[in-house]
Amino acid sequence: MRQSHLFTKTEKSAPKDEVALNAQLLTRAGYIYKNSAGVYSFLPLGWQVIKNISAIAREEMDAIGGQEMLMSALHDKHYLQATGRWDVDVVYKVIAGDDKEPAANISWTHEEILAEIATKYIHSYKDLPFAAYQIQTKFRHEPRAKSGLLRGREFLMKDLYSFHVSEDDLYRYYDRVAKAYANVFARCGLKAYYTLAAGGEFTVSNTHEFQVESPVGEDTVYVCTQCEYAENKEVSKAADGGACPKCGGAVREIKAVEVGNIFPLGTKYAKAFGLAFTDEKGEAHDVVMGSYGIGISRLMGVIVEQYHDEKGIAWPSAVAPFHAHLLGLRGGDGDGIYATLQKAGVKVLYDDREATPGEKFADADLIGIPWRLVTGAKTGAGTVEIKRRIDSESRTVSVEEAITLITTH
RNA sequence: CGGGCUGUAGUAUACCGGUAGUACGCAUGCAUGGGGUGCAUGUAGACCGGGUUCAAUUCCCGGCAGCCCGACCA
Repeated sequence: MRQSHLFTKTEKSAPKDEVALNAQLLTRAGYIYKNSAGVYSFLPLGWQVIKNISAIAREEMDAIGGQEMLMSALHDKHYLQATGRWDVDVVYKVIAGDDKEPAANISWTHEEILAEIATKYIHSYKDLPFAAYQIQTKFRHEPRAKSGLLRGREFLMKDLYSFHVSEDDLYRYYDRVAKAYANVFARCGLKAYYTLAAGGEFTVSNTHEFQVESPVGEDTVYVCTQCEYAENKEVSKAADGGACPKCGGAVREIKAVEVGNIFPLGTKYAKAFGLAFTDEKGEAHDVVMGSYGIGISRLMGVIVEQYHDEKGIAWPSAVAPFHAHLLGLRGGDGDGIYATLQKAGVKVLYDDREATPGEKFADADLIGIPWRLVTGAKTGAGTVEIKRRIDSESRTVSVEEAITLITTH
């Protein structure tokens, strides 16, 4: 893409109403726009990142048999009334026209919706198990939206729901989802702790969260320095500096951001909607459900919190909006190299703007595309200066060599 | 939802009870051309409502909005 065609621009100063680093950098670089507290629009660059994260989530969900779908966002009140969740305080209720009372709510989660849908198709043990997911906007009236993309009132979520004949079968799938989730976070460049936690509104039993260590995190988690033990402070009996209950190693207290969670739901939702199946002996049973969520837009914020320096963002290549940022300086062959890169299939942002070199360098650092290519009076024909965003030294190579570097790293 | 802070050009900010200044941006021109380049000219502003006052952007009250701390957070 030609940068001169990008309708967004970068800003030198951070908006005064954003303190969170992820919101400051993403706003300055033109990835997001804040429409109101906790509500952001994703601009062209930001949407590219969202699509990349979504693609990773899709691949991993498909790999464990998840069937992608898209559920409604407007929910008649009978759904939440069926499970006693109509009066949960973060639900946005909708009043239509001259109505006095809300008769619907906008989507905050979809257990009820999919449970009801499943009643039409699931009748036999032969129909189970199955799992379906979507990537969709969730609305939750957070009393206090904060930290940029980390706690919003409107956000993108990948939510997966699974349906089983038994608790045993549910837990087998639960473990598969946990592995798939670990893959998603690893591919996004994040180290996520698989953390035992309390379930809150969704379930009575304990659940698991994926927690990424960060000073801006809202959760306190105890992790073992030697094994994989991790527990949320809300359920843990461990203590900072104490012994790990699993291996005896030292336990460390960390601040962390929850990027995903998985819940065994039991039969609560199946009972509410009459979702049952007949087993081999002809006996009826309630379907056992699980639900699993990843905050796609929150993930974008967390990645920025982890991958940045004083000059701007430094995206991991798996989620970067482009792989290469070509800066066309005077005396170089910007148009020619841009065409060559495109032909080679390199996702490239080409800075063809009438701007000073300093401005282009500063913008490249702020936007944070993994590879920076420069063509100008100092580079000879068929060569470019190449540098990774995370490196400080550049070198000059042939365009072909640059393409090889970009496509293999 | 409790507590605190803040609302001034597009952005970031300054001053002031007598109608506002700077920087960046944007526009035009000239110069410049490897780390937000220089000069000139131009452009553009007091959140809303009420009160006090001869006079309010400034002080007071209310609203709205934003941020921070706490509570909450499926």
